[in-house]
Amino acid sequence: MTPAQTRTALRAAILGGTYLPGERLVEAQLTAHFQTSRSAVRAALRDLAGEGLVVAEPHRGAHVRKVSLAEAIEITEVRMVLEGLVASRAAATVDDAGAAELAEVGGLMRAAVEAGEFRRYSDLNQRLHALIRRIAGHRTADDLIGRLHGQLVRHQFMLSLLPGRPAVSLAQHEHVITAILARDPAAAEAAMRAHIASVIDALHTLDGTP
Amino acid sequence: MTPAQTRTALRAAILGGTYLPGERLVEAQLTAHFQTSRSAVRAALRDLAGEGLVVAEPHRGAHVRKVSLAEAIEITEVRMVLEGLVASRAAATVDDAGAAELAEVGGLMRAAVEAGEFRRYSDLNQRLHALIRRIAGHRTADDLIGRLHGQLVRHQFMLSLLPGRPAVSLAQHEHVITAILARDPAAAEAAMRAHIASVIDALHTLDGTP
DNA sequence: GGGCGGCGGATTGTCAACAATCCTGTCGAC
DNA sequence: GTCGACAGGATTGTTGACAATCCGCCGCCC
Repeated sequence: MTPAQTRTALRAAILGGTYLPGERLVEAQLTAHFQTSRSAVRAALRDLAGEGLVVAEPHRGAHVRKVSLAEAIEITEVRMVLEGLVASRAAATVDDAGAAELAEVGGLMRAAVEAGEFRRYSDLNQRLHALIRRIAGHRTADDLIGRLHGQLVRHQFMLSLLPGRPAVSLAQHEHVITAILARDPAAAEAAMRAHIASVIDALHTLDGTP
Repeated sequence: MTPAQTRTALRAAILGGTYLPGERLVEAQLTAHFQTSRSAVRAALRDLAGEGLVVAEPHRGAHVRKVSLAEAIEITEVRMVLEGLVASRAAATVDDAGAAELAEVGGLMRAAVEAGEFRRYSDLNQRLHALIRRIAGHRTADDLIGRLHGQLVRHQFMLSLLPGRPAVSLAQHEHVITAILARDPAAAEAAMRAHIASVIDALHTLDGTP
């Protein structure tokens, strides 16, 4: 297994929950688990530390980063402005094919909510955000959003369990889609920010001081 | 020299212009230059690749990342929304001591422009942005801004040479300061975004298609 | 009984030699 | 003269052994 594959596999393992936040990542264990070399493991750990998925302290080893609620809120705030930027750019550059796909995803989301298929709605949610990022073609923002998203997998999971979220977020998503279809960058950014702001509000309610 | 020191030194060398964009970074050379071990150099290169300062291709070595104008614009767009977020948070959380320091820096900037001390103005510019980030206390945004800033040192340098910039940016900076002192987050964000948007405009004028 | 010092295992950090890969320049064939 | 194969050197990637560090545990002293 090459170092790049090791990094990918380790990242997938962390994101997939094989290694839980706070869990120690011992080089020897990982070497055995992934059937690779220790140097590859060390390189992978170093890379993932740069991505914020792992924290490594000298002579004390690495462990899966534990993101506090306050950090999760910070990260989501940053995601809010980044996705706002991306939505704005998408509205400015969307072509007819992209517009058609946006409309399609919007319809599917509404259908999923009305049918009560929350899991499907969650998948469509990811597809929508990915589609908007693809339309925007903003590599720099895209990379950062992906990186931040990875740091949040744990909290993302908690959020999706909050009851009633799909209903409120559907309307917000439709606002975003409408604004992009209208080629209105300012409205698209505002709608996307409002959407993610409501996620931040939901995060605050998980706090001791809502 | 420890690996952490090596990383710091290599980063400083790249940011300081010792190694120019596109220049190859040969492990053996760096090892000799920094009087350290090859493993430390390799670790440093890997870290800086994660920061976006270096690009490393397997079996083909590492070189200083060359940021195209289009990428510089993307990066600055992201910086615009991030600094906007930070300015907003600063306006929401600034205390009296921070307000006093903001006012002081604002006064110094005006004085520097009126005296034609552009180098001093540039230093104060950095100090102002750093101060705002300190007041906001937003670690996530702060780290990303720092990282993006590093990728732009070359272009930043070009921009500072554009004639007439200090005069126009002074007014924008004062708007930002005024909004933060007024504890008006929305106004602070808008002012900061307007400021950096004008930098983006300046970047566009460097393009073949202004 | 509590705190201090040090021992031992586990783990990470370092190093040097070796292997694999890539690039360059040269030679030969057509 | 140009194209392709091929060797040589330079450079990166990998490995295994060794050194340094940290942590928990035990015994000792007060």
